[in-house]
Amino acid sequence: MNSDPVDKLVKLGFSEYEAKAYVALLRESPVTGYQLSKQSGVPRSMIYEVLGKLTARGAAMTLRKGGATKYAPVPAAEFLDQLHREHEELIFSLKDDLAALTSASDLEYVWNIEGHENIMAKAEEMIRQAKARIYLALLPVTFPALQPALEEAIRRRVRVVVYTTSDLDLPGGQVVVAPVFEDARDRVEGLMLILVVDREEVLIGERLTATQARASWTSSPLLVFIAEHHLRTDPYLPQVLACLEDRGLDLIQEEDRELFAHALESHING
Amino acid sequence: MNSDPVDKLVKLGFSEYEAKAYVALLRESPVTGYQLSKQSGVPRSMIYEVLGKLTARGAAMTLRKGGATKYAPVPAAEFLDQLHREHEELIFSLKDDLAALTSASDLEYVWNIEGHENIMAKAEEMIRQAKARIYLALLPVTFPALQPALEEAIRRRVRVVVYTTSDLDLPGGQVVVAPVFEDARDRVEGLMLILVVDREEVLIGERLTATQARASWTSSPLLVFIAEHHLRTDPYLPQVLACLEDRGLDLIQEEDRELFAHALESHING
DNA sequence: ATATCGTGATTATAAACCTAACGTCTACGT
DNA sequence: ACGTAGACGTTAGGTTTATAATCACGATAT
Repeated sequence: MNSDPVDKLVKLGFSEYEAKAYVALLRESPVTGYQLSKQSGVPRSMIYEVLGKLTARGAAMTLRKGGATKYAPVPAAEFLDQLHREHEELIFSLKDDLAALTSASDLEYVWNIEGHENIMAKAEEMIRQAKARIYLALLPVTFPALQPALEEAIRRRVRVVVYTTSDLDLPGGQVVVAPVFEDARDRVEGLMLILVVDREEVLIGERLTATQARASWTSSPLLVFIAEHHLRTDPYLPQVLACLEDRGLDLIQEEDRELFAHALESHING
Repeated sequence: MNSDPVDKLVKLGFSEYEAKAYVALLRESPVTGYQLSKQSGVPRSMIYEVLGKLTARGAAMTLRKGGATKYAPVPAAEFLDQLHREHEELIFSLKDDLAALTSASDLEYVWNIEGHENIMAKAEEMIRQAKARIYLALLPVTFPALQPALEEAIRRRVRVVVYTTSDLDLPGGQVVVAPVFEDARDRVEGLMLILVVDREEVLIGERLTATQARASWTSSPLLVFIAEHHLRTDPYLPQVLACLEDRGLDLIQEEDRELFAHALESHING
Protein backbone atom coordinates (compact mmCIF):
# COMPACT_ATOMS: atom_id res chain seq x y z
CA MET A 1 0.00 0.00 0.00
CA ASN A 2 2.70 2.42 0.95
CA SER A 3 4.44 2.73 -2.36
CA ASP A 4 6.58 5.30 -4.03
CA PRO A 5 5.31 8.84 -3.60
CA VAL A 6 5.78 9.23 -7.33
CA ASP A 7 3.09 6.62 -7.91
CA LYS A 8 0.70 8.45 -5.66
CA LEU A 9 1.32 11.71 -7.44
CA VAL A 10 0.59 9.98 -10.72
CA LYS A 11 -2.72 8.85 -9.26
CA LEU A 12 -3.46 12.47 -8.47
CA GLY A 13 -3.13 13.33 -12.13
CA PHE A 14 0.56 14.08 -12.51
CA SER A 15 2.52 12.59 -15.37
CA GLU A 16 5.42 10.44 -14.32
CA TYR A 17 7.89 13.14 -15.28
CA GLU A 18 5.96 15.77 -13.42
CA ALA A 19 5.85 13.61 -10.33
CA LYS A 20 9.56 12.85 -10.46
CA ALA A 21 10.43 16.46 -11.01
CA TYR A 22 8.28 17.63 -8.14
CA VAL A 23 9.69 15.09 -5.72
CA ALA A 24 13.21 15.97 -6.78
CA LEU A 25 12.40 19.63 -6.30
CA LEU A 26 11.27 18.96 -2.77
CA ARG A 27 14.53 17.16 -2.13
CA GLU A 28 16.53 20.12 -3.20
CA SER A 29 15.74 23.64 -4.20
CA PRO A 30 16.24 26.06 -5.68
CA VAL A 31 17.86 24.42 -8.67
CA THR A 32 18.23 25.04 -12.37
CA GLY A 33 16.44 22.92 -14.92
CA TYR A 34 19.66 21.17 -15.76
CA GLN A 35 20.39 20.16 -12.19
CA LEU A 36 16.87 19.01 -11.70
CA SER A 37 16.93 16.88 -14.80
CA LYS A 38 19.87 14.99 -13.41
CA GLN A 39 18.47 14.55 -9.95
CA SER A 40 15.00 13.62 -11.12
CA GLY A 41 15.87 11.39 -14.03
CA VAL A 42 13.72 13.46 -16.35
CA PRO A 43 15.49 14.02 -19.70
CA ARG A 44 17.01 17.46 -20.07
CA SER A 45 14.99 18.11 -23.16
CA MET A 46 11.74 17.60 -21.31
CA ILE A 47 12.50 19.29 -18.03
CA TYR A 48 11.44 22.78 -19.05
CA GLU A 49 8.14 21.65 -20.44
CA VAL A 50 7.54 19.65 -17.29
CA LEU A 51 8.55 22.56 -15.05
CA GLY A 52 6.24 24.78 -17.04
CA LYS A 53 3.34 22.47 -16.34
CA LEU A 54 4.22 22.29 -12.67
CA THR A 55 4.30 26.06 -12.30
CA ALA A 56 1.09 26.38 -14.30
CA ARG A 57 -0.56 23.98 -11.89
CA GLY A 58 0.73 25.85 -8.90
CA ALA A 59 3.13 23.15 -7.78
CA ALA A 60 6.32 25.06 -8.49
CA MET A 61 7.68 28.59 -8.69
CA THR A 62 10.39 30.20 -10.74
CA LEU A 63 13.16 32.49 -9.65
CA ARG A 64 15.31 34.62 -11.88
CA LYS A 65 18.73 35.07 -10.43
CA GLY A 66 21.57 36.51 -12.36
CA GLY A 67 20.36 35.54 -15.79
CA ALA A 68 19.66 31.94 -14.90
CA THR A 69 16.22 30.68 -13.99
CA LYS A 70 15.87 28.53 -10.94
CA TYR A 71 12.95 26.56 -9.66
CA ALA A 72 11.52 25.63 -6.30
CA PRO A 73 8.51 23.62 -5.25
CA VAL A 74 5.49 25.03 -3.57
CA PRO A 75 5.64 23.36 -0.15
CA ALA A 76 4.00 19.97 -0.28
CA ALA A 77 1.53 20.65 2.51
CA GLU A 78 0.39 23.84 0.90
CA PHE A 79 0.01 22.39 -2.54
CA LEU A 80 -1.73 19.25 -1.39
CA ASP A 81 -4.17 21.28 0.69
CA GLN A 82 -4.92 23.27 -2.40
CA LEU A 83 -5.47 20.15 -4.46
CA HIS A 84 -7.66 18.70 -1.79
CA ARG A 85 -9.80 21.79 -1.60
CA GLU A 86 -10.31 21.83 -5.34
CA HIS A 87 -11.22 18.19 -5.34
CA GLU A 88 -13.73 18.70 -2.56
CA GLU A 89 -15.38 21.54 -4.39
CA LEU A 90 -15.65 19.46 -7.53
CA ILE A 91 -17.18 16.58 -5.63
CA PHE A 92 -19.69 18.77 -3.87
CA SER A 93 -20.86 20.59 -6.95
CA LEU A 94 -21.04 17.30 -8.80
CA LYS A 95 -23.16 15.83 -6.06
CA ASP A 96 -25.70 18.57 -6.60
CA ASP A 97 -25.62 18.20 -10.35
CA LEU A 98 -25.97 14.47 -10.31
CA ALA A 99 -28.55 14.33 -7.57
CA ALA A 100 -30.80 16.36 -9.86
CA LEU A 101 -30.40 13.83 -12.64
CA THR A 102 -30.70 10.62 -10.73
CA SER A 103 -33.88 8.74 -11.37
CA ALA A 104 -34.80 6.18 -8.77
CA SER A 105 -33.40 2.96 -10.11
CA ASP A 106 -35.30 -0.19 -9.55
CA LEU A 107 -33.77 -1.93 -6.59
CA GLU A 108 -35.73 -5.15 -6.82
CA TYR A 109 -32.91 -6.81 -8.67
CA VAL A 110 -29.74 -8.60 -7.80
CA TRP A 111 -26.79 -6.50 -8.75
CA ASN A 112 -23.26 -7.63 -9.31
CA ILE A 113 -20.23 -5.80 -8.04
CA GLU A 114 -16.75 -6.50 -9.28
CA GLY A 115 -13.36 -6.00 -7.73
CA HIS A 116 -12.24 -6.60 -4.19
CA GLU A 117 -11.90 -2.91 -3.41
CA ASN A 118 -15.34 -2.04 -4.68
CA ILE A 119 -16.91 -4.83 -2.72
CA MET A 120 -15.25 -3.78 0.51
CA ALA A 121 -16.17 -0.18 -0.21
CA LYS A 122 -19.79 -1.18 -0.69
CA ALA A 123 -19.72 -3.15 2.56
CA GLU A 124 -18.29 -0.18 4.40
CA GLU A 125 -20.88 2.11 2.89
CA MET A 126 -23.69 -0.21 3.93
CA ILE A 127 -22.37 -0.39 7.48
CA ARG A 128 -22.08 3.36 7.53
CA GLN A 129 -25.70 3.73 6.43
CA ALA A 130 -27.01 1.15 8.87
CA LYS A 131 -29.67 2.40 11.24
CA ALA A 132 -30.67 -0.55 13.41
CA ARG A 133 -29.15 -3.96 12.73
CA ILE A 134 -26.09 -5.48 11.15
CA TYR A 135 -25.54 -9.17 10.64
CA LEU A 136 -22.15 -9.95 9.22
CA ALA A 137 -20.46 -13.25 8.41
CA LEU A 138 -16.82 -13.25 7.39
CA LEU A 139 -13.45 -14.86 7.95
CA PRO A 140 -11.14 -13.20 10.45
CA VAL A 141 -8.74 -11.93 7.79
CA THR A 142 -11.48 -9.76 6.32
CA PHE A 143 -12.44 -8.27 9.66
CA PRO A 144 -9.81 -5.53 10.12
CA ALA A 145 -10.89 -3.72 6.96
CA LEU A 146 -14.41 -3.29 8.31
CA GLN A 147 -13.60 -2.93 11.99
CA PRO A 148 -13.53 0.89 12.13
CA ALA A 149 -16.86 1.21 10.35
CA LEU A 150 -18.39 -1.41 12.65
CA GLU A 151 -17.13 0.30 15.77
CA GLU A 152 -18.56 3.54 14.50
CA ALA A 153 -21.90 1.81 13.93
CA ILE A 154 -21.86 0.44 17.46
CA ARG A 155 -21.28 3.94 18.74
CA ARG A 156 -24.44 4.95 16.87
CA ARG A 157 -26.24 2.23 18.86
CA VAL A 158 -26.61 -0.04 15.88
CA ARG A 159 -26.90 -3.66 16.95
CA VAL A 160 -23.98 -5.54 15.41
CA VAL A 161 -23.63 -9.32 15.22
CA VAL A 162 -20.58 -10.85 13.59
CA TYR A 163 -20.37 -14.52 12.66
CA THR A 164 -16.88 -15.81 12.15
CA THR A 165 -14.51 -18.68 12.86
CA SER A 166 -12.33 -17.32 15.64
CA ASP A 167 -12.83 -14.75 18.34
CA LEU A 168 -12.60 -11.11 17.34
CA ASP A 169 -12.23 -7.96 19.35
CA LEU A 170 -15.37 -5.90 18.91
CA PRO A 171 -16.48 -4.29 22.18
CA GLY A 172 -20.17 -3.49 22.19
CA GLY A 173 -20.85 -5.91 19.36
CA GLN A 174 -21.81 -9.55 19.55
CA VAL A 175 -19.34 -12.04 18.09
CA VAL A 176 -20.56 -15.53 17.31
CA VAL A 177 -17.84 -18.07 16.71
CA ALA A 178 -18.71 -21.16 14.72
CA PRO A 179 -16.65 -23.40 12.48
CA VAL A 180 -17.19 -23.46 8.77
CA PHE A 181 -18.18 -26.89 7.59
CA GLU A 182 -15.81 -28.53 5.22
CA ASP A 183 -18.16 -28.82 2.30
CA ALA A 184 -19.03 -25.15 2.52
CA ARG A 185 -15.36 -24.29 2.57
CA ASP A 186 -14.80 -26.44 -0.47
CA ARG A 187 -17.71 -25.03 -2.37
CA VAL A 188 -16.79 -21.41 -1.73
CA GLU A 189 -13.67 -20.39 -3.57
CA GLY A 190 -11.60 -17.90 -1.68
CA LEU A 191 -12.94 -15.73 1.06
CA MET A 192 -16.59 -15.06 1.58
CA LEU A 193 -18.64 -12.31 3.10
CA ILE A 194 -22.31 -12.01 3.97
CA LEU A 195 -23.64 -8.71 5.20
CA VAL A 196 -27.26 -8.00 6.07
CA VAL A 197 -28.20 -4.47 7.05
CA ASP A 198 -31.47 -3.32 8.60
CA ARG A 199 -33.36 -6.23 7.08
CA GLU A 200 -33.31 -4.20 3.90
CA GLU A 201 -30.26 -5.13 1.89
CA VAL A 202 -27.75 -7.90 1.65
CA LEU A 203 -24.28 -8.18 0.18
CA ILE A 204 -22.87 -11.60 -0.62
CA GLY A 205 -19.24 -11.67 -1.66
CA GLU A 206 -17.33 -14.62 -3.03
CA ARG A 207 -13.79 -15.29 -4.19
CA LEU A 208 -12.70 -12.18 -2.37
CA THR A 209 -9.05 -13.03 -2.80
CA ALA A 210 -9.13 -13.67 -6.52
CA THR A 211 -8.34 -10.79 -8.81
CA GLN A 212 -11.81 -11.03 -10.28
CA ALA A 213 -13.62 -10.86 -6.97
CA ARG A 214 -17.37 -10.77 -7.30
CA ALA A 215 -20.27 -9.92 -5.09
CA SER A 216 -24.03 -9.76 -5.30
CA TRP A 217 -26.11 -7.07 -3.75
CA THR A 218 -29.84 -6.86 -3.45
CA SER A 219 -32.65 -5.37 -1.46
CA SER A 220 -35.03 -8.02 -2.64
CA PRO A 221 -37.00 -8.77 0.55
CA LEU A 222 -37.01 -12.50 0.19
CA LEU A 223 -33.30 -12.81 -0.44
CA VAL A 224 -32.58 -10.51 2.44
CA PHE A 225 -34.78 -12.61 4.67
CA ILE A 226 -33.12 -15.83 3.57
CA ALA A 227 -29.64 -14.51 4.11
CA GLU A 228 -30.41 -13.14 7.54
CA HIS A 229 -32.21 -16.30 8.49
CA HIS A 230 -29.30 -18.40 7.38
CA LEU A 231 -26.81 -16.39 9.36
CA ARG A 232 -28.86 -16.45 12.52
CA THR A 233 -29.84 -20.09 12.49
CA ASP A 234 -26.78 -21.80 11.12
CA PRO A 235 -24.68 -21.57 14.28
CA TYR A 236 -27.48 -23.19 16.30
CA LEU A 237 -27.80 -26.18 14.04
CA PRO A 238 -25.53 -28.53 15.94
CA GLN A 239 -27.33 -27.81 19.22
CA VAL A 240 -30.74 -28.16 17.68
CA LEU A 241 -29.81 -31.48 16.23
CA ALA A 242 -28.46 -32.48 19.60
CA CYS A 243 -31.85 -31.89 21.14
CA LEU A 244 -33.46 -33.99 18.48
CA GLU A 245 -31.03 -36.75 19.34
CA ASP A 246 -31.65 -39.91 17.46
CA ARG A 247 -35.03 -38.78 16.28
CA GLY A 248 -33.12 -36.37 14.07
CA LEU A 249 -32.14 -39.05 11.66
CA ASP A 250 -35.72 -40.14 11.29
CA LEU A 251 -36.96 -36.62 10.67
CA ILE A 252 -34.46 -35.92 7.99
CA GLN A 253 -35.20 -37.35 4.63
CA GLU A 254 -32.81 -39.77 3.08
CA GLU A 255 -31.58 -37.38 0.41
CA ASP A 256 -30.83 -34.67 2.97
CA ARG A 257 -28.86 -36.78 5.40
CA GLU A 258 -25.65 -35.93 3.71
CA LEU A 259 -26.38 -32.24 4.10
CA PHE A 260 -26.62 -32.54 7.85
CA ALA A 261 -23.83 -35.04 8.26
CA HIS A 262 -21.27 -32.50 9.42
CA ALA A 263 -23.59 -30.94 11.94
CA LEU A 264 -24.49 -34.31 13.36
CA GLU A 265 -20.88 -35.31 13.43
CA SER A 266 -19.81 -32.20 15.32
CA HIS A 267 -22.56 -32.97 17.81
CA ILE A 268 -21.30 -36.48 18.27
CA ASN A 269 -17.72 -35.37 18.58
CA GLY A 270 -18.55 -32.45 20.85
CA MET B 1 -17.93 27.83 -13.14
CA ASN B 2 -20.97 25.65 -13.13
CA SER B 3 -20.36 23.69 -16.28
CA ASP B 4 -21.43 20.38 -17.63
CA PRO B 5 -21.23 17.60 -15.05
CA VAL B 6 -19.44 15.59 -17.70
CA ASP B 7 -16.57 18.08 -17.62
CA LYS B 8 -16.30 17.77 -13.89
CA LEU B 9 -16.20 14.01 -14.07
CA VAL B 10 -13.41 14.27 -16.61
CA LYS B 11 -11.51 16.41 -14.15
CA LEU B 12 -11.93 13.65 -11.61
CA GLY B 13 -10.12 11.26 -13.92
CA PHE B 14 -12.91 9.86 -16.04
CA SER B 15 -12.51 9.70 -19.78
CA GLU B 16 -15.13 11.61 -21.68
CA TYR B 17 -16.92 8.42 -22.66
CA GLU B 18 -16.88 7.13 -19.13
CA ALA B 19 -18.33 10.39 -17.89
CA LYS B 20 -21.05 10.46 -20.52
CA ALA B 21 -21.95 6.84 -19.88
CA TYR B 22 -22.14 7.36 -16.14
CA VAL B 23 -24.33 10.43 -16.42
CA ALA B 24 -26.60 8.65 -18.88
CA LEU B 25 -26.79 5.70 -16.52
CA LEU B 26 -27.91 7.98 -13.72
CA ARG B 27 -30.59 9.36 -16.01
CA GLU B 28 -31.98 5.95 -16.69
CA SER B 29 -31.26 2.50 -15.40
CA PRO B 30 -31.11 -0.37 -15.69
CA VAL B 31 -30.34 -0.45 -19.37
CA THR B 32 -28.48 -2.64 -21.83
CA GLY B 33 -25.23 -1.51 -23.40
CA TYR B 34 -27.01 -0.86 -26.65
CA GLN B 35 -29.58 1.46 -25.11
CA LEU B 36 -26.94 3.25 -23.16
CA SER B 37 -24.81 3.86 -26.22
CA LYS B 38 -27.71 5.67 -27.84
CA GLN B 39 -28.62 7.74 -24.82
CA SER B 40 -25.07 8.62 -23.92
CA GLY B 41 -23.66 9.27 -27.37
CA VAL B 42 -20.87 6.80 -26.77
CA PRO B 43 -20.29 4.64 -29.85
CA ARG B 44 -21.72 1.14 -29.60
CA SER B 45 -18.32 -0.30 -30.25
CA MET B 46 -16.89 1.34 -27.17
CA ILE B 47 -19.72 1.06 -24.71
CA TYR B 48 -18.81 -2.33 -23.28
CA GLU B 49 -15.22 -1.41 -22.68
CA VAL B 50 -16.38 1.80 -21.04
CA LEU B 51 -18.94 0.00 -18.91
CA GLY B 52 -16.26 -2.48 -17.93
CA LYS B 53 -14.08 0.32 -16.66
CA LEU B 54 -16.94 1.90 -14.80
CA THR B 55 -17.78 -1.32 -13.00
CA ALA B 56 -14.11 -1.95 -12.28
CA ARG B 57 -13.92 1.48 -10.69
CA GLY B 58 -17.00 0.89 -8.62
CA ALA B 59 -19.16 3.38 -10.48
CA ALA B 60 -21.50 0.86 -12.04
CA MET B 61 -22.96 -2.56 -11.46
CA THR B 62 -24.10 -5.31 -13.80
CA LEU B 63 -27.29 -7.30 -13.71
CA ARG B 64 -27.99 -10.48 -15.58
CA LYS B 65 -31.63 -10.80 -16.45
CA GLY B 66 -32.93 -13.30 -18.90
CA GLY B 67 -29.77 -13.77 -20.88
CA ALA B 68 -29.18 -10.06 -21.41
CA THR B 69 -26.81 -8.04 -19.29
CA LYS B 70 -28.04 -4.76 -17.94
CA TYR B 71 -26.22 -1.99 -16.16
CA ALA B 72 -26.98 0.50 -13.43
CA PRO B 73 -24.94 3.21 -11.77
CA VAL B 74 -23.77 3.14 -8.22
CA PRO B 75 -25.70 6.07 -6.70
CA ALA B 76 -23.82 9.29 -7.25
CA ALA B 77 -23.63 10.27 -3.59
CA GLU B 78 -22.26 6.90 -2.63
CA PHE B 79 -19.69 6.77 -5.38
CA LEU B 80 -18.52 10.33 -4.91
CA ASP B 81 -18.12 9.79 -1.19
CA GLN B 82 -16.02 6.80 -1.99
CA LEU B 83 -13.88 8.77 -4.43
CA HIS B 84 -13.48 11.54 -1.95
CA ARG B 85 -12.36 9.20 0.77
CA GLU B 86 -9.76 7.63 -1.48
CA HIS B 87 -8.49 10.99 -2.53
CA GLU B 88 -8.18 12.13 1.04
CA GLU B 89 -6.22 9.06 1.99
CA LEU B 90 -3.87 9.60 -0.91
CA ILE B 91 -3.33 13.21 0.03
CA PHE B 92 -2.69 12.42 3.65
CA SER B 93 -0.25 9.63 3.02
CA LEU B 94 1.50 11.78 0.44
CA LYS B 95 1.78 14.59 2.93
CA ASP B 96 3.67 12.29 5.26
CA ASP B 97 5.90 10.98 2.48
CA LEU B 98 6.74 14.37 1.13
CA ALA B 99 7.16 16.08 4.47
CA ALA B 100 9.98 13.62 5.14
CA LEU B 101 11.73 14.61 1.94
CA THR B 102 11.31 18.34 2.06
CA SER B 103 14.48 20.22 2.72
CA ALA B 104 14.05 23.76 3.91
CA SER B 105 14.25 25.82 0.78
CA ASP B 106 15.88 29.17 0.93
CA LEU B 107 13.18 31.74 1.30
CA GLU B 108 15.36 34.82 0.90
CA TYR B 109 14.48 35.05 -2.75
CA VAL B 110 11.75 36.53 -4.83
CA TRP B 111 9.67 33.80 -6.32
CA ASN B 112 7.39 34.02 -9.31
CA ILE B 113 3.97 32.47 -9.46
CA GLU B 114 2.07 32.02 -12.68
CA GLY B 115 -1.57 31.75 -13.45
CA HIS B 116 -4.48 33.66 -12.00
CA GLU B 117 -5.79 30.69 -10.07
CA ASN B 118 -2.47 29.88 -8.51
CA ILE B 119 -1.95 33.45 -7.44
CA MET B 120 -5.33 33.67 -5.81
CA ALA B 121 -4.76 30.30 -4.20
CA LYS B 122 -1.48 31.52 -2.79
CA ALA B 123 -3.14 34.66 -1.47
CA GLU B 124 -5.84 32.62 0.18
CA GLU B 125 -3.27 30.32 1.70
CA MET B 126 -1.30 33.27 3.07
CA ILE B 127 -4.42 34.76 4.60
CA ARG B 128 -5.28 31.40 6.08
CA GLN B 129 -1.83 31.16 7.68
CA ALA B 130 -1.86 34.72 8.98
CA LYS B 131 -1.34 35.04 12.71
CA ALA B 132 -1.42 38.76 13.49
CA ARG B 133 -1.68 41.26 10.66
CA ILE B 134 -2.89 41.44 7.09
CA TYR B 135 -2.46 44.43 4.81
CA LEU B 136 -4.15 43.98 1.49
CA ALA B 137 -4.50 46.27 -1.49
CA LEU B 138 -6.75 45.30 -4.36
CA LEU B 139 -9.48 46.44 -6.68
CA PRO B 140 -13.04 45.73 -5.67
CA VAL B 141 -13.54 43.05 -8.35
CA THR B 142 -10.88 40.92 -6.76
CA PHE B 143 -12.33 41.21 -3.30
CA PRO B 144 -15.10 38.57 -3.34
CA ALA B 145 -12.63 35.77 -4.06
CA LEU B 146 -10.75 36.51 -0.85
CA GLN B 147 -13.63 37.67 1.31
CA PRO B 148 -14.38 34.34 3.02
CA ALA B 149 -10.75 33.79 3.95
CA LEU B 150 -10.50 37.34 5.27
CA GLU B 151 -13.61 36.99 7.37
CA GLU B 152 -12.26 33.77 8.76
CA ALA B 153 -9.02 35.57 9.63
CA ILE B 154 -10.93 38.32 11.40
CA ARG B 155 -12.69 35.67 13.41
CA ARG B 156 -9.24 34.46 14.48
CA ARG B 157 -8.61 38.01 15.72
CA VAL B 158 -6.18 38.78 12.96
CA ARG B 159 -6.01 42.48 12.27
CA VAL B 160 -7.10 43.05 8.66
CA VAL B 161 -6.67 46.27 6.70
CA VAL B 162 -7.87 46.44 3.11
CA TYR B 163 -6.91 49.27 0.77
CA THR B 164 -9.15 49.65 -2.22
CA THR B 165 -11.00 52.15 -4.41
CA SER B 166 -14.59 51.83 -3.26
CA ASP B 167 -16.19 50.80 -0.04
CA LEU B 168 -16.33 47.10 0.75
CA ASP B 169 -18.33 45.14 3.24
CA LEU B 170 -15.92 43.59 5.73
CA PRO B 171 -17.23 43.74 9.28
CA GLY B 172 -14.44 43.58 11.85
CA GLY B 173 -11.86 44.63 9.31
CA GLN B 174 -10.64 48.06 8.41
CA VAL B 175 -11.34 49.27 4.87
CA VAL B 176 -9.38 52.24 3.57
CA VAL B 177 -10.77 53.80 0.44
CA ALA B 178 -8.43 55.80 -1.75
CA PRO B 179 -8.38 56.48 -5.47
CA VAL B 180 -5.73 54.99 -7.67
CA PHE B 181 -3.69 57.64 -9.37
CA GLU B 182 -3.89 57.71 -13.11
CA ASP B 183 -0.26 57.09 -13.80
CA ALA B 184 -0.27 54.09 -11.51
CA ARG B 185 -3.28 52.76 -13.30
CA ASP B 186 -1.57 53.23 -16.63
CA ARG B 187 1.61 51.62 -15.54
CA VAL B 188 -0.05 48.56 -14.07
CA GLU B 189 -1.56 46.38 -16.73
CA GLY B 190 -4.71 44.68 -15.60
CA LEU B 191 -5.61 44.18 -12.01
CA MET B 192 -3.16 44.33 -9.18
CA LEU B 193 -2.90 42.85 -5.75
CA ILE B 194 -0.59 43.52 -2.84
CA LEU B 195 -0.77 41.34 0.23
CA VAL B 196 1.45 41.65 3.28
CA VAL B 197 1.06 39.09 6.03
CA ASP B 198 2.52 39.24 9.53
CA ARG B 199 5.38 41.44 8.36
CA GLU B 200 6.91 38.24 7.07
CA GLU B 201 5.86 37.72 3.52
CA VAL B 202 4.45 39.68 0.65
CA LEU B 203 2.63 38.78 -2.54
CA ILE B 204 2.53 41.23 -5.40
CA GLY B 205 0.31 40.31 -8.31
CA GLU B 206 0.08 42.04 -11.66
CA ARG B 207 -1.91 41.61 -14.85
CA LEU B 208 -4.35 39.49 -12.93
CA THR B 209 -6.81 39.49 -15.77
CA ALA B 210 -4.43 38.46 -18.51
CA THR B 211 -4.10 34.80 -19.30
CA GLN B 212 -0.49 34.88 -18.28
CA ALA B 213 -1.06 36.45 -14.90
CA ARG B 214 2.08 36.79 -12.87
CA ALA B 215 2.91 37.43 -9.24
CA SER B 216 5.96 37.74 -7.06
CA TRP B 217 6.26 36.35 -3.60
CA THR B 218 8.98 36.87 -1.07
CA SER B 219 9.77 36.84 2.59
CA SER B 220 12.75 39.05 2.04
CA PRO B 221 12.54 41.43 5.06
CA LEU B 222 13.33 44.58 3.15
CA LEU B 223 10.82 44.01 0.38
CA VAL B 224 8.20 43.11 2.92
CA PHE B 225 8.92 46.28 4.80
CA ILE B 226 8.76 48.40 1.68
CA ALA B 227 5.50 46.93 0.54
CA GLU B 228 3.87 47.34 3.91
CA HIS B 229 5.20 50.84 4.25
CA HIS B 230 3.88 51.77 0.84
CA LEU B 231 0.43 50.46 1.57
CA ARG B 232 0.19 52.19 4.90
CA THR B 233 1.54 55.57 3.89
CA ASP B 234 0.19 56.02 0.39
CA PRO B 235 -3.37 56.87 1.35
CA TYR B 236 -2.14 59.63 3.68
CA LEU B 237 -0.12 61.32 1.04
CA PRO B 238 -2.70 63.90 -0.07
CA GLN B 239 -3.33 64.96 3.51
CA VAL B 240 0.34 65.14 4.33
CA LEU B 241 0.95 67.31 1.34
CA ALA B 242 -1.99 69.43 2.37
CA CYS B 243 -0.29 70.13 5.69
CA LEU B 244 2.84 71.14 3.91
CA GLU B 245 0.78 73.58 1.87
CA ASP B 246 2.82 75.64 -0.48
CA ARG B 247 6.04 74.73 1.18
CA GLY B 248 5.47 71.31 -0.37
CA LEU B 249 6.47 72.50 -3.77
CA ASP B 250 9.72 73.87 -2.43
CA LEU B 251 10.57 70.72 -0.57
CA ILE B 252 10.03 68.50 -3.55
CA GLN B 253 12.80 68.41 -6.06
CA GLU B 254 12.14 69.48 -9.57
CA GLU B 255 12.37 66.01 -11.03
CA ASP B 256 9.91 64.61 -8.53
CA ARG B 257 7.21 67.24 -8.94
CA GLU B 258 5.50 65.19 -11.60
CA LEU B 259 5.35 62.22 -9.24
CA PHE B 260 3.41 64.16 -6.69
CA ALA B 261 1.26 66.06 -9.14
CA HIS B 262 -1.80 63.93 -8.67
CA ALA B 263 -1.65 64.01 -4.94
CA LEU B 264 -1.31 67.75 -4.94
CA GLU B 265 -4.10 68.10 -7.42
CA SER B 266 -6.47 65.94 -5.43
CA HIS B 267 -5.63 68.10 -2.45
CA ILE B 268 -6.44 71.23 -4.35
CA ASN B 269 -9.63 69.79 -5.77
CA GLY B 270 -10.72 68.25 -2.46
C1' DA C 1 38.49 21.54 -23.06
C1' DT C 2 35.02 19.94 -20.44
C1' DA C 3 31.16 20.33 -17.53
C1' DT C 4 27.18 23.18 -17.38
C1' DC C 5 23.09 25.08 -19.46
C1' DG C 6 19.08 25.70 -22.73
C1' DT C 7 16.42 24.43 -26.93
C1' DG C 8 14.76 22.11 -31.19
C1' DA C 9 13.47 18.31 -33.89
C1' DT C 10 12.25 13.36 -34.28
C1' DT C 11 10.26 9.04 -33.25
C1' DA C 12 7.76 5.43 -30.41
C1' DT C 13 4.02 4.06 -27.86
C1' DA C 14 -0.36 3.65 -25.66
C1' DA C 15 -4.68 5.46 -24.61
C1' DA C 16 -8.55 7.57 -26.12
C1' DC C 17 -11.51 8.51 -29.71
C1' DC C 18 -14.05 7.76 -34.20
C1' DT C 19 -16.19 5.19 -38.16
C1' DA C 20 -17.80 1.40 -40.60
C1' DA C 21 -19.24 -2.94 -41.27
C1' DC C 22 -20.75 -7.52 -39.78
C1' DG C 23 -23.08 -10.72 -37.00
C1' DT C 24 -27.20 -12.77 -34.29
C1' DC C 25 -31.56 -12.64 -32.56
C1' DT C 26 -36.73 -11.41 -32.23
C1' DA C 27 -40.97 -9.28 -33.69
C1' DC C 28 -44.14 -7.96 -37.07
C1' DG C 29 -46.63 -7.41 -41.24
C1' DT C 30 -47.63 -9.20 -45.90
C1' DA D 1 -43.34 -18.61 -45.12
C1' DC D 2 -40.84 -14.63 -46.05
C1' DG D 3 -38.62 -10.28 -45.79
C1' DT D 4 -37.83 -6.25 -43.20
C1' DA D 5 -36.50 -3.74 -39.30
C1' DG D 6 -34.78 -2.83 -35.06
C1' DA D 7 -32.42 -4.37 -30.80
C1' DC D 8 -28.18 -6.26 -29.50
C1' DG D 9 -23.38 -7.29 -29.46
C1' DT D 10 -18.70 -7.78 -31.84
C1' DT D 11 -14.64 -6.93 -35.04
C1' DA D 12 -11.61 -4.37 -37.59
C1' DG D 13 -9.92 -0.36 -39.42
C1' DG D 14 -8.52 4.51 -38.57
C1' DT D 15 -7.16 9.30 -36.26
C1' DT D 16 -5.68 12.10 -32.59
C1' DT D 17 -3.38 13.23 -28.44
C1' DA D 18 -0.30 12.90 -24.44
C1' DT D 19 3.51 11.00 -22.74
C1' DA D 20 7.89 9.02 -23.18
C1' DA D 21 12.54 8.24 -25.22
C1' DT D 22 16.55 9.90 -28.22
C1' DC D 23 19.56 12.48 -30.78
C1' DA D 24 21.50 16.58 -31.96
C1' DC D 25 22.86 21.59 -31.85
C1' DG D 26 24.35 25.94 -29.69
C1' DA D 27 25.95 28.73 -25.88
C1' DT D 28 28.37 29.93 -21.79
C1' DA D 29 31.78 29.45 -18.19
C1' DT D 30 35.89 27.80 -15.38
